[in-house]
Amino acid sequence: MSNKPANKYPVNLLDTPFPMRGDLAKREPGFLKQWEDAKIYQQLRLAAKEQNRPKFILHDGPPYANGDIHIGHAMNKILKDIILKSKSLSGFDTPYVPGWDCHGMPIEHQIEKLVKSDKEAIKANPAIHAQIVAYRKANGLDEKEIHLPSSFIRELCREYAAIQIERQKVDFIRLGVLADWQNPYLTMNFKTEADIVRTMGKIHHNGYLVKGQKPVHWCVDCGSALAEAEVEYEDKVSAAIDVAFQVVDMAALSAAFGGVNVGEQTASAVIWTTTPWTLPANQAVSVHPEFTYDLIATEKGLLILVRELAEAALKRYDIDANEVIAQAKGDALNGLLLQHPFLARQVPIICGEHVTADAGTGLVHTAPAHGLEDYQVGLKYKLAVDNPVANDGRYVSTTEFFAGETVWKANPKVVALLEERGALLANKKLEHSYPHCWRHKTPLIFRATTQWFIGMDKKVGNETLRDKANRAVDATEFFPAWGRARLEAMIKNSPDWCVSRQRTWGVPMTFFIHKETAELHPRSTELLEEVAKRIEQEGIEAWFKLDATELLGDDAAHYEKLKDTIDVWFDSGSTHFAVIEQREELNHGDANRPAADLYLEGSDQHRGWFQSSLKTACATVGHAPYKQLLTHGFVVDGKGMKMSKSKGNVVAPQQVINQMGADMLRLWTASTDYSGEVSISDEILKRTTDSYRRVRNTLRFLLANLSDFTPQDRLPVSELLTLDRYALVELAKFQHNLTSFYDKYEFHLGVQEIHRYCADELGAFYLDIIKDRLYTMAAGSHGRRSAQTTLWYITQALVRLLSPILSFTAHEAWDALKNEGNVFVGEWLALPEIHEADTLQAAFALIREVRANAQKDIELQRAEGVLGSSLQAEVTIHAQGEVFQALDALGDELKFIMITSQAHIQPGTPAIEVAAATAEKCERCWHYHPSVGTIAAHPTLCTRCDCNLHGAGETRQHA
RNA sequence: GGGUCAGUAGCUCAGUUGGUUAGAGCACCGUGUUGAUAACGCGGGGGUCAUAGGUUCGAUUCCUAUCUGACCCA
Repeated sequence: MSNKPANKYPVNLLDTPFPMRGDLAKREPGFLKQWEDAKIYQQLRLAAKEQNRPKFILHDGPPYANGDIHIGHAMNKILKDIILKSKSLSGFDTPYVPGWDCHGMPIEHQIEKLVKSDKEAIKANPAIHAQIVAYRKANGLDEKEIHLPSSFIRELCREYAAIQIERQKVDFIRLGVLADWQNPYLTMNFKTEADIVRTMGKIHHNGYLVKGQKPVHWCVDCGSALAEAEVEYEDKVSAAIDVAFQVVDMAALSAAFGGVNVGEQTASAVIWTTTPWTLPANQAVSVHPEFTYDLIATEKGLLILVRELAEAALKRYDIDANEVIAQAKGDALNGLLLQHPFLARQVPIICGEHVTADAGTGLVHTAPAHGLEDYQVGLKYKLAVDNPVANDGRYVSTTEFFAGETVWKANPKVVALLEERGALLANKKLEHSYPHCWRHKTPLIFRATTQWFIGMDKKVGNETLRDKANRAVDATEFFPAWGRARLEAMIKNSPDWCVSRQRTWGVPMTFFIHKETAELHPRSTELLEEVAKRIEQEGIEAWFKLDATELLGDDAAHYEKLKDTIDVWFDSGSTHFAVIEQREELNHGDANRPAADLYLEGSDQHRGWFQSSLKTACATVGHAPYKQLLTHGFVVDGKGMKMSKSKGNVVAPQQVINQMGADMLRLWTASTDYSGEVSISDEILKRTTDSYRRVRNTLRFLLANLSDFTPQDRLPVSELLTLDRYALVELAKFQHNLTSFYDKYEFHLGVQEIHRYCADELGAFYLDIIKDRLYTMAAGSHGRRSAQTTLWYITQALVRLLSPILSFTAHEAWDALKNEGNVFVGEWLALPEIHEADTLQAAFALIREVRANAQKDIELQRAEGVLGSSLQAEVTIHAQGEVFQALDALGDELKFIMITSQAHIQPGTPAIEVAAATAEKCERCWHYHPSVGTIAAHPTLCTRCDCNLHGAGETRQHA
């Protein structure tokens, strides 16, 4: 280990090819190559099969095939890998098939950008852009033509996704994740596409698929309904207007307000809205049944306002003189008819719990076509879902005043019209949080359209899907426990799932609908399977190019193919069927249990994949697709702030790997409590490196001192020294602790345990003590072999225990140990049983306490300048009772445990005396011993060393 | 605005049903060793347990509010 000249009296100093510094960034790729060449993943599967291991299925949540992986992806995959490697070492068969989510708008949007010649997009994807150029040329199209056939667009999307997947895959593999990288699952695989379609078919067959008119977030630029996940909230300035709806029947008004005399003047209910353009679709005015409403006499007639907000509202209308002439509860106003401010329509006052008194007037403009709550309250009152706005965001031709106008341009015109009609009481600007399209960043509208839903509250048999989902949540185990509450709350409030989209790059809704009635074909289930078979062969294109007559025959005259595609969340949500059920190695083979043992994703997936998977599974097989759900937080910077390009606090996994190696990223992942947000920063990574070095150097010491030792040299446990047997007890405890942390997925506690073991147990205690035997006793002596036997068990166990986290380092150490095979194949080390383990532990607990006290006393002497190294000290320990017995049992070997030259034990009141040694120091073993100088031939040696070098060697029993 | 969660030494984490001076590792300081040496041993300093109230004989631990941050939703 050092380059110093050899000592006159040699000690057993050994070397190891395991260097102090890992140089991981450079060397890890070589290790990866070895794993690949040795086909470790395949080897594991084969071995598991031979051993008939039980399966543990961790189903991969597919990342979206767009963009390079970021630190969150890396952490997610590393956590999965740690779990699977530890489960495998615990005796499970752990196949892991990584996946990618391939359909959907972000990819379609990328292609769209290329079609529209976006310069940055072209720079990033020149090959695909070249195809677009070539296509236009080959088909005689203008070089700026943006209307290209859907089939061609889908082809490009597919190609784009494939490129992205390869990029991400390289980065994932580099992390050291063991997986079936050659056969991942892609939601765009033909077979998978077919099975997604089949999942939809099953849900229809089970009666959960329903057609509805419903307001949905609609992006005018996309020309499509947007899923919740595609909506972003941003601040927007809107016109906030107060509009008077004149009361039609004054007698009814009087009655509602307890018969008050309402006189000759007009009366109006006043609403407040930030979306003037929705007024043409107004069908009602909602009040809260429990609120108190004032009837107020003003210069602008009688006004109805909620009591709490009346004053603020009147101020807004510049009305000073006013008098409250009557009050009534909201439910008294129910049914009162109002005149629409500019259309020939009378609308009722209705009651709804959604009305608040936070802002506005306490009376809510209700347009079922343009708002979810409006729609829901409208269902109750059977209001018309009359939607005047077309796909492109313009009013349809039959709309009075605004036909052909876009809703945004109509806004000021509505206000002007209201003013003209004397219905406008106030017009202010309001900045508020408003939904925007995630792609276009433009404001969305709410708009009723024909969509397909998975109904949450439709009774099928005795139960709704919501009931089933609730039961499934109950049956699931959550890590951490609060995941249950979160998922529960979401299921409870989850509206019907809108699964239809009007997009190009997506799995089609493969149904035939009647041209007149829009009903699904009565043979849908059967027809769908026919379609699925074709998709299996040719992909989703098989549906788009299908001629309905091929399957329907004469019926084709009455039916047409549904043009919608399926919400991309449904794709990944179906993988418990489309992937787990389909792949033999992932299949537990028991339809009555969840398909997977574990799903593990970021906490955002409670709303996403956890939920979509739960719903599709409940709607198809009636239970959850997972037994356990594990969630991790998001990665934030050192200050706990989320990462963003603009803040410049993004840590890229590729950069960490290239600088410090993947094992550092793995150790960082394992070190943090991932149940909350997870921090990363330069300092944190620096600290991670520090703790890595401690572990690495411990391994280096162990390996070096085993380099002249083979398993054949091992002594039977019964012949080991007392201290060594105790060390094996501590090893067993360590292994037990660590494996239980693995089982509970509490890796950060595991890392602490690893550190404690390496630093406290080994570095500061066991290894420090046995250095004397390792270095100074004869190489093949009993005392030294006893220590090495122990080191062998420690190292063999430690390497396996480290491997789920520090995979590369463990692999390297495995090689240095000259072990056969690979560290990941096999199980935790079977440790020899130690008799009297409890007795040993109890005794050494006492011994170590005394030792710690002695060290403090020695330190005091050292500070005084009385002595330097602890071998320069001689201690006398006074003790009684069991402490005395424990120390006394070690006899003369107590000094080795104390690492002092002398250690005497005397009965009496507990005390420790420390003195500087008066004897000479042995040149070889550094102990201070009276015998030094007594051997004529070797005047600088003690008798112990002389005996170890030239005689029969000393005998050790305890330490 | 609503739901879920977090806030203990510079950093990563412990802290058992509320109970004597709140622990560990790393970092830092001092020191020893020079046979784990860009390593290892020994010792030490460092926290009003986010803030403010409350319950209690007693709260880091229970309750409420506030602040900060994360995810989701509106």
